[in-house]
Amino acid sequence: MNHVTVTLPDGSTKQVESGAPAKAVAEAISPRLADAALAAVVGDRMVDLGYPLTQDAPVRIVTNKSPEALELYRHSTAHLLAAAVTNLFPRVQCGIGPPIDDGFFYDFVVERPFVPEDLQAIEAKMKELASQDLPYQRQMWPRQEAIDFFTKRGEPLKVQLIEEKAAGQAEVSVYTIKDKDTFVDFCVGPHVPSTSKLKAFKLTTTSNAYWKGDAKNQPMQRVYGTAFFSQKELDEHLTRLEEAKKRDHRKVGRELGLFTFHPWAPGAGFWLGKGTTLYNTLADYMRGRLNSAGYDEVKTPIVYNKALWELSGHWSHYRENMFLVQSADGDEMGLKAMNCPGQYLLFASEKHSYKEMPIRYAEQTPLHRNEASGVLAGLTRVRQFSQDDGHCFVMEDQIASEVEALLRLIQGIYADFGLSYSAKLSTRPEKFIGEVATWDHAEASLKQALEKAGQDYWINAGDGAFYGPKIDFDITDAIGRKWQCGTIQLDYVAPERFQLEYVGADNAVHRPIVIHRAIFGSLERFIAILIEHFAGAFPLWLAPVQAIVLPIADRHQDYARDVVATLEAAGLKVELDDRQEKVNYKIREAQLQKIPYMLVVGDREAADRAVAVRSRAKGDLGARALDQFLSDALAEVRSKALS
RNA sequence: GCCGAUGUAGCUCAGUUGGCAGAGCGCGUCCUUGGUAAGGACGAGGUCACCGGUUCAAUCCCGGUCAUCGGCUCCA
Repeated sequence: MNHVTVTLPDGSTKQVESGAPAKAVAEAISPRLADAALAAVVGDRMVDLGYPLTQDAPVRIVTNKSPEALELYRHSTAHLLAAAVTNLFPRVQCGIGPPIDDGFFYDFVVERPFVPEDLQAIEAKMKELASQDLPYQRQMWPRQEAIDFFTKRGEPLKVQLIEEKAAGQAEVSVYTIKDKDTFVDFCVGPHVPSTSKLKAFKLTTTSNAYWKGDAKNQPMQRVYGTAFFSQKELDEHLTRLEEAKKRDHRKVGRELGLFTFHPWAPGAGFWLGKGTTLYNTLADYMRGRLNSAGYDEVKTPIVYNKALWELSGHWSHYRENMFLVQSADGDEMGLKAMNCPGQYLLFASEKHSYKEMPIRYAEQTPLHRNEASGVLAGLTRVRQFSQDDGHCFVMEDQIASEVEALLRLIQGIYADFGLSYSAKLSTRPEKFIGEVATWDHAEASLKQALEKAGQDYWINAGDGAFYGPKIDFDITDAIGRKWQCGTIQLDYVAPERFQLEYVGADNAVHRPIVIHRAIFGSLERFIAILIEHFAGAFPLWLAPVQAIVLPIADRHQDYARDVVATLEAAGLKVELDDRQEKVNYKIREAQLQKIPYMLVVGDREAADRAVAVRSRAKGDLGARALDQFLSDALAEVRSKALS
């Protein structure tokens, strides 16, 4: 009998019969492992437990503790979904069904769209199939046989997939789940050994999608679901979704009176007083930060002749996303979707010396992008917004130090909001402009800057812009969602197009390099993120109303106004609730408005020039002298304390 | 833009199998002057998103438009 030797992750070896399934390795280790096994990794390839071992190799058993297990598990759940749908709707055609970040989906061609009751029925059928302990059987079929099979079954999409994905292969891999019907899917796998391994899943939503994600192709019904190893984890996930719903900035923004929308200005926010205060707080904070970092705030026009957009390249590549208007003379004009071209014109309006470099422009003027109506979403995807935009014009040997300074600035700014984040470096793509040597130097400069700034990062190879490499920042909010906000992009192309120049020490003319950079990204979107991150309970330094004064009875109104005036004079944002309501009532409202401090004033406080402080987070803190409260609050604002 | 769902008072939502439009909160007036999460009474507030069709009659049925929401990137 032939044997093969497998090497386990701890370095030990086991002998199994040649051709024995991968599962035999798990069995040889322990019955418990054999029971927990979902798949195996042989060499560097993940395979089914039934995969025959025919040569010596490193082998690792995949259980639900393994990093790749959840994807595998969800992929198998997607197959279970397809099996259930095929069972309930025999005339359905199946598309593809991959795992995704939060679960999985499967696309189908159906006679009518799915309704919520269908989802319930499908989920019930999935549970039934799961309880039947049906094996996922992998078979290799001759390619033509598979094509014939799917043709006969009325699944032209599967046939198309086989023809594309398995071009030139003699055999293709199919998986079957044998129920009363047999569900057969063309799939490379691997899969869990049996439907009984799938313990906790839920179908979440249904939507339209297109075959291969292209609107020109056949429309399909997509069913989304999610799956976890245990009911507990699934429940936690569903709770997180609930939490996200509660924090939705559109809901909170309305409740807190920050902004609203109107059908006549789709994709553009109307900012109420408090929202404008919040907006200005952020805008001014960024102004201060950038000013200290050596930026000049500038303002460039919003409407430009199309000549500019032709020069910048937007006319040919971006026109459908621009709002176009006509001047009184009939000239075609376009509203800017980005600040860059205007700033280049500004830069080129003066002669520059190397002694001025780097030159840094910051700008917050409004931008307009004519986004398709279907993609608009609250403040996160709008047609009118402002960026904390900026461009640094640098000399080649200034890239590393400029980027390093920028990285430190970004670190400090995100820290002020208590946001954690990750950085990714995107390098030269396949389609690029310029010299490889220039790219190599640019990428090396970025890496050097990242390392000197002590910034952890990961490399996203080949994902840079065609005009230069970039660093992007994904922030993680309080409930674990990631949002891309900041960016640092090197640009070698724009200075060329706009013939930007500076005079060097050698008295010759040189081209600067442009660094596009933003930290919040869009102010509107960043505010939406902050609302959801803090669930509307902003730290004192950001809160649009920092304190509210609550007089107990009418005779305390004069003193209450005095308190408001004193605090406002010192720069705090204070409101007065002088309605004829009881304190309990006023407190409830202020609490729901998430106002950080409620200052109750009655006879005792008026007599002592004091305020009874109630903290939004900590409740009644007792009375303290007005001056004391004021200096404490100012210190809290200055320190940008987060709670 | 495409697919689906939704659109009733400022907000959250009932409702009408086609026959005068409802609640709670909020808002206004009055009473109450109250000490850490909702005091009471009365009242105002609606072109049932918009345009058209069917009908004796449309908020309801049909068609169109607009907006909002969920998707439209994840590759066997």
